[in-house]
Amino acid sequence: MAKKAEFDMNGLTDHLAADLSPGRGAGAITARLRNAIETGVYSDGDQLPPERQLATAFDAARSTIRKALNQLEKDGLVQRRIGSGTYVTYSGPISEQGDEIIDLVSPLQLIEARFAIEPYMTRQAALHATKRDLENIEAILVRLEGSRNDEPAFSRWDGEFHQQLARCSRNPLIVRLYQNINEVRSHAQWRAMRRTILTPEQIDAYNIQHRQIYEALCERDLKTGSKRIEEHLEKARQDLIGAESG
Amino acid sequence: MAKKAEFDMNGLTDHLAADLSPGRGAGAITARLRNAIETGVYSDGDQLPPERQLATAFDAARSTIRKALNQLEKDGLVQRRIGSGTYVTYSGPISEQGDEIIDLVSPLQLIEARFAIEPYMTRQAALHATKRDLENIEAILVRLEGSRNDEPAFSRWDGEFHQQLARCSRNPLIVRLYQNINEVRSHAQWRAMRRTILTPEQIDAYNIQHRQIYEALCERDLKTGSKRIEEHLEKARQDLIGAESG
DNA sequence: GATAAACGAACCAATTTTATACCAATTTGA
DNA sequence: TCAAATTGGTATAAAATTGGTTCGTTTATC
Repeated sequence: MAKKAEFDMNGLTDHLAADLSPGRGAGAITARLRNAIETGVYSDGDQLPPERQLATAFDAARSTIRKALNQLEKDGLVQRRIGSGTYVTYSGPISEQGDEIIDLVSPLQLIEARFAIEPYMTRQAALHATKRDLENIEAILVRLEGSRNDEPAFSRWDGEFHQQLARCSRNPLIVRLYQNINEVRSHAQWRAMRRTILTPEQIDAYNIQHRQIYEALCERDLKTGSKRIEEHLEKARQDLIGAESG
Repeated sequence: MAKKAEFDMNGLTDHLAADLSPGRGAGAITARLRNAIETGVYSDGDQLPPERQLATAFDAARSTIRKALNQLEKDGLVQRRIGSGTYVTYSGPISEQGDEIIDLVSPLQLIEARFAIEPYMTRQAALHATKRDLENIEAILVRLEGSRNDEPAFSRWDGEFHQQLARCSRNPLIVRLYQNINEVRSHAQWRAMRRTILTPEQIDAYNIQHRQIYEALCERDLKTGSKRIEEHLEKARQDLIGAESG
């Protein structure tokens, strides 16, 4: 294919074969590939060039490349899928230093903070939301309801829903405050917990509440809106407590 | 086929296909589009080129482009509307957006934001404040009451009083949120206004409310505490409106 | 010369990409 | 106001790509 030649000319794989004569066996190729991965030439999730292309780049037979890749796969640095490709599964030994605040907040404290701000925020949203704002929320609701069996997607769009609620308040300071909430919220710390809590049934239940909140907004019903967001948060709190004790 | 992108010098999408991206398939296209969005080639609200045009620009089938766009949509960087187009919904990393928040917030919006958070915050404070916390507040109250004729000092200690309330909640996230409030609050923008509002008599009135809030905390009276902070904020709001109209 | 490694080609299985065609919603312009 | 053009959404089958496997040959090393 013409494209392949193009990539080779531009050095897609040149850097791998560039360093001179560190040996010519499968073991040497393993070492060079490992080095490329560990030094970040290929990062986590990246797709390696196809075996046939690596063979050309290393000037080796494909079977030799495969031996090298077998070793890398055995070592857990790489994962292969028939028909798709070979992918890096290696996140460097980089110690991730927490964003201070995130490591200090417990899930319950997060809920409490949301209790502090979201009810009033929702009142303001019901007061100030434009037609366009409501359309955006409607679009997010559709996404949410389509994420019944996709917990990560639900979490993402759930965050977006509440953030949009904040925007509806038309108060930049409130938006800013909720960004802080979402920053903590979206952090990976509680991913495992969410997975146990957010069953498809629970997602359904949350989505019913989401839509009820939306409807209160459409009707400019401040009181109902804030009441329903409190119920929403209360359910979240109860689910959290249940998950911790169960 | 592969030459199409190279010769498409006139297209709007040329810059996208121009950079040599060592990638094949939908994943690579996703990465390149994401990069284009995150580096501001396409800004928030911009419309992306139509899928068919992207296909020719990237020298890929439309379905491949769609896979890439699906991923971007899933990641919330982009939003699509049938018959209309694909639009960027991404306003830079949260950390970068808005030290100019201060300039976007009106005094009334500041009060509203405080209404959102302070009543619940005060409830939490009444629940969690330690003896040491209360002693700190008492000390601040003394300073406040000694600032009857010193408006700048009063403003400073007033901010400290409410910040200490936040700390009493023993919730680092709430403390963080209130730091954002105080950031805006302490800004020089409204200095002149404060000078007109904060007469010695007004300062006395505010200090009476401060001490009442403190007493409610000492008695662990959540309801009264939150009621009094609402009265406190309501007075601030009325004084503000009075100053603006008068 | 014997042995093990590397080579090279052919083929299989799973996946992805491509190429079309048509539908649905929106936008555009007469 | 209405029809054409534009744009995203969906479906399908053929082609290309990619990892997995087998087998006979070549090369290097002892």
